Amino acid sequence: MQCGNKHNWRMEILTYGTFHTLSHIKGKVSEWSKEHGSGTEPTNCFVSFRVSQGAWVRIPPLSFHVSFFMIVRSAGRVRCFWWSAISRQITWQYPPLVQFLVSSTHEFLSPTAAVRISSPASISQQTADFSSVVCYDIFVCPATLPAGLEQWTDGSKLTSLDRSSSRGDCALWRPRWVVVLTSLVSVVFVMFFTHYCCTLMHPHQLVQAHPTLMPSLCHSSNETAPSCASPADILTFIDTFYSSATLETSTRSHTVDRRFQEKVWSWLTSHPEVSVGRDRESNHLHLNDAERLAREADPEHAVRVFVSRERRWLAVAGHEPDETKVLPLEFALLSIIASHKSNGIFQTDLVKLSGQDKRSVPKRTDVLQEKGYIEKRAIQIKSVRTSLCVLRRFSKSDLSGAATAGGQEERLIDFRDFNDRLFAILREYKIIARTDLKNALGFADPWRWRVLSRALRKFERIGVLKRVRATSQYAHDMKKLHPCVMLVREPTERDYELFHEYSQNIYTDLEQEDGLELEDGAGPADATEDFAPAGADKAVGMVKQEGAVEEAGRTIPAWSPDRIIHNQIFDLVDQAGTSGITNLDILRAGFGSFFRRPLENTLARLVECWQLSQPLHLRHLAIVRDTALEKTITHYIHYSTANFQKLVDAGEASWEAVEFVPRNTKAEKISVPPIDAVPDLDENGLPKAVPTKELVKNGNASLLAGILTVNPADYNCTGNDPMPLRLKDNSYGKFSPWQ
DNA sequence: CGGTTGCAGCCTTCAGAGAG
DNA sequence: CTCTCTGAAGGCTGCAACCG
Repeated sequence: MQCGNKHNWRMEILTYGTFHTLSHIKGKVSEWSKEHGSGTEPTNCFVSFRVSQGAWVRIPPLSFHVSFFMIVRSAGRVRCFWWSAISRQITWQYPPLVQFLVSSTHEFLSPTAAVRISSPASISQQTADFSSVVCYDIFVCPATLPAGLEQWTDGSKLTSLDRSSSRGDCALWRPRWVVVLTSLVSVVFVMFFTHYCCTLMHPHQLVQAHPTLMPSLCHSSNETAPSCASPADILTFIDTFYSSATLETSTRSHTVDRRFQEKVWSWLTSHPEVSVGRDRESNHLHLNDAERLAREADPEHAVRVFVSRERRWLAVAGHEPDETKVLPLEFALLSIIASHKSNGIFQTDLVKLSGQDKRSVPKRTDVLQEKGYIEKRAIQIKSVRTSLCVLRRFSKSDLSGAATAGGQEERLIDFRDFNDRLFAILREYKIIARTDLKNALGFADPWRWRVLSRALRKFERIGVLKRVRATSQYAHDMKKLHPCVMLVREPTERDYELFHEYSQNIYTDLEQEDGLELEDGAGPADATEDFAPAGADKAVGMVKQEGAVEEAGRTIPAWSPDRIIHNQIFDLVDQAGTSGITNLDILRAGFGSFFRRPLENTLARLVECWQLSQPLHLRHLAIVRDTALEKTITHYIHYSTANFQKLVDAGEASWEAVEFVPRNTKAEKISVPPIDAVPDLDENGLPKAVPTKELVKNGNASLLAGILTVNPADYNCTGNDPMPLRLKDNSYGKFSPWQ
């Protein structure tokens, strides 16, 4: 890399080590111009940026020809971005922003070749980190001005100064050409153009850079011949692009007349990667001729515009062709998705258009999303829960485009938007009546209400919110409880993922509650009441500390047929910690109300004499029952011994309160180990006193002896099972299936 | 020969519509 | 309200082709 040529722009002087304000750089440029005189052309140049502590970035001369650079300092972090049209490399430290910048170059097709960043709001939507970025609006670089150009896109007339600058004068930093608004502290936005910039882009570079035309070109609506477009299609693309650009920027408009269309056509056809007809055989055609041929020829031989494979990859995937990054079938899907631009495409339609196997398409779109090429958003249209796939470059926050395009906005729910609104409401109210929530979301109709109900239940299972019943703030005297939704905690990304993905655990029992939810107030809490005739118990167990809120949602019982019930009970009690757990809570959390009597019976046996229920060395697995008073109603609270010990240590409980007291003469005869009994253990932690008389051969038996004693009828030995080998002396030796 | 990829069959789940 | 049917999505699995 050469440098040091006296004609070079010593940009590095400007930027080494520190960041400069625009006025500072202007001053430096002015000094340089005085020293060297304007009009001198740099032969080599490079720029070094110090982008962060100890990191230098050097831009090779070639890729610097038409580039823009910017340094953004935001939230204490500094990043550098640059984009080079000639090397067609987008290099970034922060992909979304650069992607955004490139897709925001709406005016690349304009003769004035302005690069524009539309609004700070768009930036913050794209990059959360850059929410404080307020840099905008325009930097303009005069092209080798097209002949006949009389005015700029904003309607102002060209001046002689404009014309002279376009011939190479360094008018770059005039306010006319560079308008950069910087906020005072949060950002320094600096753009550098070399003198080469003043010669601006060759038309083909403009076309390359165009965010809309290339995908449009790459995917015409002609399904029989994808990746090509008719001349009429091209004109449609141009019209569409400029009409949408006008909508977005009401302050400026651009006249797309025939002359302009012809100009774009000439740019296109001179682009080396655009082929009109096969092998560029018709690139020489004027727009009029191409249109005439397209009209006259039969459909199979009509003039069509193709782009190269490389160009398609760049437009669609954003990088050079690389089938290790995007597999061929994935690229086919990506191409279709890209052709639908910001509207996106429903996955169901994607299956039809691609012709690929319906079971393979979801997997591929998932992969594409993982790789960052597309955005896949869960939506519900009519009865179908599916996904909307949008090329990442075109993704935006609202679905209005897709909804309108589909003409089914009344039957489309975007779950991301829905979740945002739902949690915004819950954050505001913390607890809200289900009917109010329904109205706030505008989900009054049965279909949406059903969707909302399911979503609430899903989120409840995830643990983000809770369905409860609460008294109204306007009815202090009336104790009527209303079904409500309460925010438990802020949802995380993982929670949203769980919400979107299918999960057996989450969906279990959802169907049991379907239908019940649709009638307000007929929730599962009412069902619980049916099984809990002892109203006293229910009140104790369900009232929360707020006093006015009851649990209304249903907890999935943790019962598993593969686990011993006593172990499950202990786990539930132990998990309750030092707060303890009541009969009813164990029932709800573990088994379901149908198991009430058996559970209470089992619990009573476990705790009646907890000092005996476990042998001394396993006493940490015992359950202690304490008695509590709620108003005038007594109820049991259970703790694991370890947790109860913590309470004792904290002076909040005493062992004497739970000590076993014999109530009858029979019980008096049992020898109960005292509370502070210490087990007599050997070095392995096993009790020294082994009750030998219950064991086979007094506890000194082989595995085989044990098996033979049990003699399981359904145990079949396989070749992989260890086998005891009977030795000659009738003892047993090492096992081996093959010996 | 093992890993990767694409495809197809079979299955379950979800959600809505419609009949009884 | 319940049941059945339908369409869509997607998980699991096995098979075949391809490649290094």
